[in-house]
Amino acid sequence: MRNKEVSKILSNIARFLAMDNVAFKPQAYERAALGIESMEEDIENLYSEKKLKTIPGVGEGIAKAIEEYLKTGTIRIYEEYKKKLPIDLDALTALEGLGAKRARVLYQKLKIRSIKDLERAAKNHKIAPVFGFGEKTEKNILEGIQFLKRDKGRFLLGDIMPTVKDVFDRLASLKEVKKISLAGSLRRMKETIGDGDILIVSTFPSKVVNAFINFPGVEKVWAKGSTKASVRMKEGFDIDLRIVPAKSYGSALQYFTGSKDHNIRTRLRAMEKGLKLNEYGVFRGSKMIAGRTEKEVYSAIGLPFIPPELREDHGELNFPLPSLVEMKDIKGDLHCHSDWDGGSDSIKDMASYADSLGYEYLGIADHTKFLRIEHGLDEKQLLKQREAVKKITSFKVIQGCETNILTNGTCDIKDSVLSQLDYVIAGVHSQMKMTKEEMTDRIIRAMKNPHIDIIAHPTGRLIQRRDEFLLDFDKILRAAKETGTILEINSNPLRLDLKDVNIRRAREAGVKMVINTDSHQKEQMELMEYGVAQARRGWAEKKDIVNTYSLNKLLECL
DNA sequence: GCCGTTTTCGGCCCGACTGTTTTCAGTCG
Repeated sequence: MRNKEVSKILSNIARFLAMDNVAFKPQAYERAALGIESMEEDIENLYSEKKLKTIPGVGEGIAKAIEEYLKTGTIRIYEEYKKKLPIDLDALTALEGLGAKRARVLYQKLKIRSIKDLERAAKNHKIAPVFGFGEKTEKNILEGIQFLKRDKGRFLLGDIMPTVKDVFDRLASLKEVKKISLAGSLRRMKETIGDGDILIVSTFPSKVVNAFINFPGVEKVWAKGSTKASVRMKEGFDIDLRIVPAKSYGSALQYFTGSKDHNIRTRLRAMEKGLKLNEYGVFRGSKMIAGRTEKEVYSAIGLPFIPPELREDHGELNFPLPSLVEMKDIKGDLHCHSDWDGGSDSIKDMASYADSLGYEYLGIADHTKFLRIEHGLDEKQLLKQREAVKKITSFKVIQGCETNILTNGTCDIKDSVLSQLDYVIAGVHSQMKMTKEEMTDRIIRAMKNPHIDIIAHPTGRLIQRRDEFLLDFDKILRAAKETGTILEINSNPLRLDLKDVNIRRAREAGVKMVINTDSHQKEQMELMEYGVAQARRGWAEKKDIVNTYSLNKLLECL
C-alpha cells in the first residue's frame, strides 16, 4: 500500500507550485492528494487496472505523474523543484506566520534551508532588511522558534482545557456576549491541541475584545480587530476569539470547528447540491438558506447533525452515524487507586467522591507487589483489603487490582487470590521495549488467564513522551474477542490509551471497552470526560462500554 | 490540472489581519 507516500508527494508538489505562484494547479494537486489519502483501495491496484482517473481529483496529468512515481520511484517535476529549493519546508512553515512563499524568499536571499539556519539569521539581524520582511517579523520568527522548541507547538487536551474553560466562563458572563461556544480541535476533543478557539455572537464586539485581551493570564496580544482577536496565555498556548453575526453563528461554528478535511467534504457535499457553504451560511445563488444553527446548516446540505468528535473526515458523511456514548451513561469508574497503594485518598473518600459524581459503583484497583515504587499490594494485603471493602456500606465498592503483566506474560499475583477478587485489571509496567512479536505474545498470554478481565492502558503510550509498544494490534483484538477480555480506555490526558483510532478498530472487532480514570486521588475521577470524549471520537456507543452497564450486568461480564 | 444540472471553456473558497508597503502580499483558518 503506497497511498500515503503518493499522497504526500502530490501534496508537496502542490506546495512547490503554490510557491511559484502557479494558479489553480496547487489546489488540483492538493485535492488529488486528499482523494488518494482517504480512499480504501490500493493505488497500485488501481494503476494496474488502469483506473487511476476514477480517483476524485485525478485526471490526465496527475494520473501520468502517479504512473511515473509508481514506475520510477520519483516524479521529474518534483525532483526539479527539490533541486531548485532544497529546504525543509515542513519545518519552516510550521512556524506561525511563515508560509511557503516567504520561506522561498529566505532561501533565495539568505540560503536558509532549515530552522537552524533561520534562527542564526534572525539572531544576526539578517531577516529584517530583506524586502517584505521587517523588525517585527524577525522578532516573531525568533519567538516562534522558541515556542516550537519548547512545546513542539501542541498541548495536551487536559492541560489546555481548564484554562480555556476559565476564559470561556469569563466571556460567557459578559452581558455583551449573546452566544458562545468552543470551536476548533478543542471542541472536537482531539488529544493534542494547537490553540484554543472560542466563537461568540456579540452586540458590542469591541467591548468584548477589549475585555478578552485584558483577562488575567493573557501574556501577549497577537491581533485584535472587530471580528477576531488572538492572545498568548501565560501557559504558553494561544486562544483565538471570533465574533460573528447571529445569523451566521451556526455556519461559523461549523466552519471553525473543522476539521479542515471535514469542512472540505461538507463543502463538496454542498456543491453537489448546487449550494455554497462557507462560514457565513449556506447559499443557493446569492440567497442565504441556512446559517443560524449548526443543525440547520447540516440539514440544508442533506446531513444529520454530526457530533464534533466525529468531524475528522473518517467517513462521517457516509455512514449511518453511531449513537455515541455520553458522560451521563457512565455508571462507575473501575480503575481507581486508594491509599492502600500509592494513592492519596482512602477507599471511603474515593467512594463518597464517586457518589458525588452520581455513579452507581466504584472499582478500586490498586497496584500489586511487583510495582514497589507504587507500594503494590501482595496477596495477603489484597485479601485484607477485601475485608475492608466489604465493610463500606455507604456506597457500592467493588474490589479489583491492577496486576502487572511480567515479561513472560504471567502476572505477579497468584491465581488463587485473583479468583477471589471481583475483577482483575492487568497492565504492562516494565520492559516496554520488546519486539512486536514478544510484546504481542506477552499481552495475549495475560488475556488468556481466565481471571484477567481488563487490560489497562493497552498500548502503553504517553502522549509526546513515550511511543506505543510495538504491537500487532489486530492480533490483540482477535485475542480480546476470543477471551472476552475488555480493553481499557484510560482517561488520563497524558495517556488516552486506547486512542481514538484504536477504539474504533476495537469497536468494529466487537471488543468491549471500559473507560477508566486511573485516579490516584479522588479529584482525578473528573478526568472521565476526556476518556468519554476519546471513546466518542472512536465512534463508541453505550453498548461498547461496560461501565455504562448497571452493576449486575457489569459483574456478569467481569 | 480538474471538472461538468453554470458542462469542453472557464471557474476553481475567501475574508480578516499583520506587517510591510504606500495599496498590497502573505498567512491563517
